[in-house]
Amino acid sequence: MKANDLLPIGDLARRTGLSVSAIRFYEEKGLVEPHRTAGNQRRFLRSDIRRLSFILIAQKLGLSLSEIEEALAGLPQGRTPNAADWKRISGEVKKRIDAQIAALEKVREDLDGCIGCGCLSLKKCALYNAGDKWGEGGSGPRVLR
Amino acid sequence: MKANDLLPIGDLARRTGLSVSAIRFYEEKGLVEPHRTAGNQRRFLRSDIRRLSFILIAQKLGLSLSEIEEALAGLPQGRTPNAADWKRISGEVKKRIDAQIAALEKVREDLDGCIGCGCLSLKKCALYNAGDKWGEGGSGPRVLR
DNA sequence: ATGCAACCTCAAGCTAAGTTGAGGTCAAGC
DNA sequence: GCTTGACCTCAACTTAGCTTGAGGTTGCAT
Repeated sequence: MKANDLLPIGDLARRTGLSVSAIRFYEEKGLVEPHRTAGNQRRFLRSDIRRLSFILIAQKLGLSLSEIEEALAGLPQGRTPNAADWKRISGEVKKRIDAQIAALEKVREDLDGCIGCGCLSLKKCALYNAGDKWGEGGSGPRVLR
Repeated sequence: MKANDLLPIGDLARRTGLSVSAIRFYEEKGLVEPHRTAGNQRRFLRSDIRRLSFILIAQKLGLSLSEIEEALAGLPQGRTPNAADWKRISGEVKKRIDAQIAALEKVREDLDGCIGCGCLSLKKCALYNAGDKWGEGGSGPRVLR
């Protein structure tokens, strides 16, 4: 192994498929903390490739960056998230997915009922009322997440 | 029935649970087209209560406002969406829901595999690659929808 | 005929997850 | 030792779906 295993941001971008600007953005959000050269350029550890991959995957599973940050908080910078970490974090993720699927299945059911009745009677419609339960926590009516 | 069945925006807001500002916003987006009084105040038809309820429900099912506008395009202003309309539109919606559930189920499956392996090996991980298929169509990595 | 709640417009702000651009610096090869 | 591509910062812009605020007008009840 070479002594100087530090990667400039462009290399990291190429390795992860992320854009350079996205990586800088993640740094700003505290998701990675690269070293700097004397000339102020970022130098990343090899393990950051994994760290960023992890972020990508978690994101695809529907976690927001701040949730990912939280999940990652236990991992020291410079350590690759290992199987145990992954297990811990993915357990959380699995719960969310299950909940999402359950919610969608309920909608589908209600929708079947509504197709029959075509009621759209607000306050009575099962769909509408079901919606209210998950439509919380944001500004105004929101999309299923 | 009273001759003048026109509702001011506040009444409509109360009836639908929407905020006044949201209704104005929807008008701006072309989703409702109220009449105006001589003094420039909005006056809505009773049928707009249903129209807005419809928007709310469609939104909860994951349609964007522009998609809803499209769906609503066939309905003349002033006519309540009836059972046939609802059937037509909800058919579309059902397809989306099925697709969403299928996608989530696939993720859950992959996740189960990954919990075992803990690999996180980018480019090889089923999860990562599965993600790529739906991560399209936006800027940067995106959330499951 | 007057008081005041409800209405009006327009502009700016919010969140998420970045991108884009301007203007400037660094580092590596020739 | 100079050129060139990769890097730097900072600010502004993007989309969606609204909210908030300022400053002004309307319309209904008394």
